[in-house]
Amino acid sequence: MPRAVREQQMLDAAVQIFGQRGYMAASMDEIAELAGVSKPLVYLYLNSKEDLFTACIRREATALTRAVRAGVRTDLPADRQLWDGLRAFFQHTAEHPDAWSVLHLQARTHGEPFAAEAAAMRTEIVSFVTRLVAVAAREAHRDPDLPEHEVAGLAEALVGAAESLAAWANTTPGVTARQAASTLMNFAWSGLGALMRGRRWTPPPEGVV
Amino acid sequence: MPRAVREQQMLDAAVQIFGQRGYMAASMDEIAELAGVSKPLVYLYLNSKEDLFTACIRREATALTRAVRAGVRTDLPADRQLWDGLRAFFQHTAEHPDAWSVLHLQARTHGEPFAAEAAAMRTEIVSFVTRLVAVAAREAHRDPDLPEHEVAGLAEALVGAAESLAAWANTTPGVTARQAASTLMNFAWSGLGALMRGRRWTPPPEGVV
Amino acid sequence: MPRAVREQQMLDAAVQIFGQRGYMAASMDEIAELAGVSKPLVYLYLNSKEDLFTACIRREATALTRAVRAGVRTDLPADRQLWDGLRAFFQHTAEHPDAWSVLHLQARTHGEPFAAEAAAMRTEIVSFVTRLVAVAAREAHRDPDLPEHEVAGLAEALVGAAESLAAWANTTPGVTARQAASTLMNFAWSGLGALMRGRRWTPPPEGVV
Amino acid sequence: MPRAVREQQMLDAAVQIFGQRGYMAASMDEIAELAGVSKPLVYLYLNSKEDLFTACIRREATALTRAVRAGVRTDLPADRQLWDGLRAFFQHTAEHPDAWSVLHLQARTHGEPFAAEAAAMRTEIVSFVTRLVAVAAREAHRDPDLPEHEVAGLAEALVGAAESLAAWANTTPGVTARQAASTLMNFAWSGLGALMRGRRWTPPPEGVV
DNA sequence: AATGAATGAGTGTTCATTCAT
DNA sequence: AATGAATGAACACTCATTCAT
Repeated sequence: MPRAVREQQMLDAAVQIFGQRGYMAASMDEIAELAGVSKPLVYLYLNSKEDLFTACIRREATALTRAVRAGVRTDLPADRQLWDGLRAFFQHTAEHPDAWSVLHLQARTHGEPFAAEAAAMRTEIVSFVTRLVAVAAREAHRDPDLPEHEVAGLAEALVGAAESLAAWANTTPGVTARQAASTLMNFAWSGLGALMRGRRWTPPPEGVV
Repeated sequence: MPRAVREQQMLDAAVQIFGQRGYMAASMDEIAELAGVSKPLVYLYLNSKEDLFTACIRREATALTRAVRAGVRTDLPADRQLWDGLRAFFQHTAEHPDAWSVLHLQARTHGEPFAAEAAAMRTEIVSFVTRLVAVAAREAHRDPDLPEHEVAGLAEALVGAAESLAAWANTTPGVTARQAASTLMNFAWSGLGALMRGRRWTPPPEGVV
Repeated sequence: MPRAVREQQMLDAAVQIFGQRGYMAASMDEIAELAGVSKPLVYLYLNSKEDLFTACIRREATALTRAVRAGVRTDLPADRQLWDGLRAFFQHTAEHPDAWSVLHLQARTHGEPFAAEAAAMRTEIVSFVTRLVAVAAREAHRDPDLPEHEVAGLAEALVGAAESLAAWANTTPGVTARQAASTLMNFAWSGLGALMRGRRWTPPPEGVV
Repeated sequence: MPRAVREQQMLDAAVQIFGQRGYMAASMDEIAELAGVSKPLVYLYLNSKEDLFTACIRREATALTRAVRAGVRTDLPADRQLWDGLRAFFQHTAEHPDAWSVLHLQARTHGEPFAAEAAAMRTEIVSFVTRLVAVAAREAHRDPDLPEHEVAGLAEALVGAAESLAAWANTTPGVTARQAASTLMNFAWSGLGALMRGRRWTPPPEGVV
């Protein structure tokens, strides 16, 4: 059996085990057994547990970003892009829960090198959303001086909300990924629109609390 | 030294080690040493590593919800309650990063029993936000039939956004916790208000993508 | 059982196993079993296989040099000192063959850190012999300008001869350690005496061979 | 490429790796890679790691004894034979340090079968020296009853001294192999001569120490 | 109330060795 | 004649956990 195929089988098994057990509780023995190969072969092809985990993160990060990108047509209006991106994101995470666990939980929980790997992917998604928010602001013609760090914060908030809703939709019976996407899209687009029209909420002066 | 005090010292040490090293990489040896007691004493008081971790989660979950509750006066308007809650949340997580790591990362990453423990706290916070959203809807007199699962989704999204911004504010230079809270509050309140006034975003018909 | 005692038991076992199997072929399992303790205890007390090996080398090097020193009275004439030193050396190596294997074979064969440890002991013995040769030269009043590096070379040769004879005496039936010492002493003292009296052997001019 | 040539390449690589890493730390992978062939080919030609190591020892033992024999003309006087043999020995070991490491360190350190192989070569060299010592005794016409085991011991001592000096000359700056040979030759020949003339050193009675 | 001493069970990792081709 | 693919067996090392005191 050619090496490339075997390697993908190993990564499949590793993502599953890492996603379900967690990085540290996952044993190379179990991964090898699930992949149907001997442990030395896993080491021959993937070097070490750390390298194997990194390979999992990279593969699944690429798969997720690719799925989102594939769902979005950049020639459509910003709202449509955001909607399509959300749909693709919710769908992919729902279809690959172990991969999502690896990216969203495990990678962030086990030290800098792995967290950085997952952060790179997240940064890419946040950049995508940041661009959409900026485009929406431009389309609204209203608030040209929306401060840069506020745009960044909005993108962060949107991504965080999506991550949270992905888990919620996956675990709450009676809630589909589409409904979750719809709820978030409604909320986000309304909020962005209102912000663009200058409707701001004024916090009370510091120290009053 | 009375048992209750010793126990708190042990929990302090455990939260710090668990938060920094992660649940599995944390060793009972290190925790006992940091607490300044012998390992058998840790076992005598807290039974096992799992129980110790559970105790950490419970204590920190209680501390966080208490901090948020303490920051909110339920006799004030909903927007003010949300603002105050966000401020308290951002402040507490910024001041107790190890505790936040335990609740937000470690507890969710290492199996059902722990995840459930952290989820209970999160549910409480989500309930609080849910109530605020409902109150806001009532105050707006406009959309009495905002579906229940949409309200729940909005609360989920808000909490997720807050979690995401907490990490962002803590790691991005030049962004204060207050700015993050402000950005989120603006966005959320505008979005909620617009939603209440019936401004919805209509998704394109399924299958077009 | 107190720690110090256990540690010596472990070192006893380790010297035996290292001496018989060699550093790499020795397994920590076997050492622990021979010492009558569990493997983790060996690690608790001696840290690692490398540290355990180093501890063996150090202990046995100290024991050997101590034995030689204890056999020699520095207020006696040089010939008597050399004789007593040789006797002590042959006796100690014959009585502790595993320790001698560790010092003479294993330590030199498995990398710099260990070799350096054993070399330090050997250097000490060579220095002792060097001093004796120098004293002998002074006592002979004859050859004050015996070049320094020749004295060093003689000491090296003597120590090498002793090492070689130690193994020979231990493995050749019918040859006692005392006889070996006697042979070497005769040879060495005659050679030194002749050298001191200026009897030199002239090598043929270079290139003739 | 003919088998015989390939085999020598493998042995070249093996001697280098065994000499530098040691028998156990040497890996068949590294040897095969250095030899520029695949691992199965090494097994096809040389059967096993043990057989490969034995082949290395045998080849290098033969090479060393051949070099010494080639340096000696048995029709010359005994002193000249000894001198020439020493020169050849020092030169060969200096020029093939990995081979010398294999013979002098590795082979003796890793179990009977290998040690016996190296001991056979050493025995041959010791025999050669023994013969020279006996010839020297005969030439001196003085001490016909030099006991046999003393002659053997002298030869052992001489060979040990040479081995020791070989290492010393190779690692001490400012000392050439020729100087080392000269020092040893001077010492040995003077000592032998004195012994032959009956100058003996009388040990003090036992038990006095 | 508190601990020094001790371990069973399991981990990641390596390596000599063998087939099928 | 030569190899890519694969493995069984073993090893160093760690850790949660428990006695005896």
